[in-house]
Amino acid sequence: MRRLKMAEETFDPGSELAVRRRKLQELKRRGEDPFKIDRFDFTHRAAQIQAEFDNLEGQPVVIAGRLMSKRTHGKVSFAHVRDSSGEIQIYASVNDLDEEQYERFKDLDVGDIIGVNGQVFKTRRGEITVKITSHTLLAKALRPLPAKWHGLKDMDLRYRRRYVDLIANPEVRQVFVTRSRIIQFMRDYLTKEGFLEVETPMLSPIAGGANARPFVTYHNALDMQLYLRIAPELYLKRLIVGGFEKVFEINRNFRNEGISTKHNPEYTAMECYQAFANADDVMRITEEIISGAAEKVTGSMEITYQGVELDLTPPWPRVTMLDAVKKYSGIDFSTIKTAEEARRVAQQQGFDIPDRAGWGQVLAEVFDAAVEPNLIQPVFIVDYPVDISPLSKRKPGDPEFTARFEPFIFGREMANGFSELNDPTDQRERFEEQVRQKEAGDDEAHPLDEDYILALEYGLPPTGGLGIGIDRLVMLLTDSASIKDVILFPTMKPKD
RNA sequence: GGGCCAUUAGCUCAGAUGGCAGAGCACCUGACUUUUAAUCAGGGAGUCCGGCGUUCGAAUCGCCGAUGGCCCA
Repeated sequence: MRRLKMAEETFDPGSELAVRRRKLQELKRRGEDPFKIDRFDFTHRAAQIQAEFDNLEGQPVVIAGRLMSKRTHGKVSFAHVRDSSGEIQIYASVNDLDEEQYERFKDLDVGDIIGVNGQVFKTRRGEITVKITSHTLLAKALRPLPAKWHGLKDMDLRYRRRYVDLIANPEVRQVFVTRSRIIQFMRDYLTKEGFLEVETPMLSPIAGGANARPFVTYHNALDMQLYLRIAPELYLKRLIVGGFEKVFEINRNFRNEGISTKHNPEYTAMECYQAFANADDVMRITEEIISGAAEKVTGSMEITYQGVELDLTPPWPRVTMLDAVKKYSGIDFSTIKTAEEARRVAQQQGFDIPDRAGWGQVLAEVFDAAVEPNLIQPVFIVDYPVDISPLSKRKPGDPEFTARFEPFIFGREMANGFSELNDPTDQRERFEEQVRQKEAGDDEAHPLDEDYILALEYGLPPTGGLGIGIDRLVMLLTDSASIKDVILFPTMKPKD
């Protein structure tokens, strides 16, 4: 407030901002304060007039939107008005307006929000246009829009002032329309499959369901520390215990980690759980949702991302983590029995391995470094080691591995799913191992959640679970290079 | 966390070697009765990201810092 006031005082009298403020003052002085108008009835949208010109020619219409350009030619003027449907040209002439109305039209600035009554016609050059019979200023734009032909390019400004970005760069708008359609597709798919959409806590005394550092907050009345959730997983499985057999949630997770082109501290995930199903079942759901969403929004399961052609047509190949690591690193972990040997072999090959890493962690580190970047076309990596999968069910007959999978596309992890661990005794042991990891210094280790074990003791049916990162999926399907391009208001550091 | 790059008018950008702060669009004034990034003439507009330093003199060179982008971990 104070900053704004100071800014107003220091406007140069010749600047465009000062000119627009003076125009507003003049309107107020004449008792025509546009900000006192509280509604406006329009009859048509721009795109509708374009599409239905044959029926509308010569007919009266009322439109409303933002003035995007203005060309005055003495006694006639042209301009374009944009609404959410598109743009349409308007035409003002002294033949149709009294002098005062015409002067007021010429006083409008690009960016102003206006309402227009007029008649539809086509100009000599063939552009469908509304001939103004009267117009109303509905909101004054006190700041000029970015130059029309260069748009707004400064990335910092585009993210901080997304509203300007959306006005200046129409393709940005399309990304977020597509984002909405992807989420809608997912919701429709799951609902049709009989899943119930639910909401579980964002604030929780224990941040579980994933290995990540949480945000900490505080509840005054309860006098207790709470965490923003890092995943809804443990709550959703409690609902399966409670008798819902298919549930899903599309909502925000919060992870207290760095920001990159692939990471935003708050991001959106879909998680779904299906009772009496296993990892194979949810793998099918995964490929159907991702390929189906692609077809829905791009018209094809074959897409181009950052210049690379990707074929998302299911089914996707399944490759075990052991085989993938052997193929790309040459290390055959099936012949390596101890963590010590695993660390030694991996370090000899030049991999950066933490000294306390267990056998499975070493395998995962090598996988991340040597395999992931090669997984361009969609593939399910399956059979994750148990020590990095504390919530997954062990493979029958192979207890060091779990029935867990992650699909990779363009070298990126797109989802995570598994047969859910429902043995409360094993779950307690897994949690206790995580607690040891935490005590050894791993601040991303999973906390022990006693209530979740209690829930398992009441009986969780065999269940398949899945989480899909919505932002990364939207990036893939809108060919966006950065996660910031698919989040309307990405997390930004304050300027000062 | 490390490296590189960027930050100059409302927007997009130019400003070798240190020497009056620039252009296009936008804006203001005037002309112009079907324009299409309208045109023509004239005009106004700056915390050169911030701070400190070097220098007779810094947008430019040095150091520190801020924000963003890209690459790496």
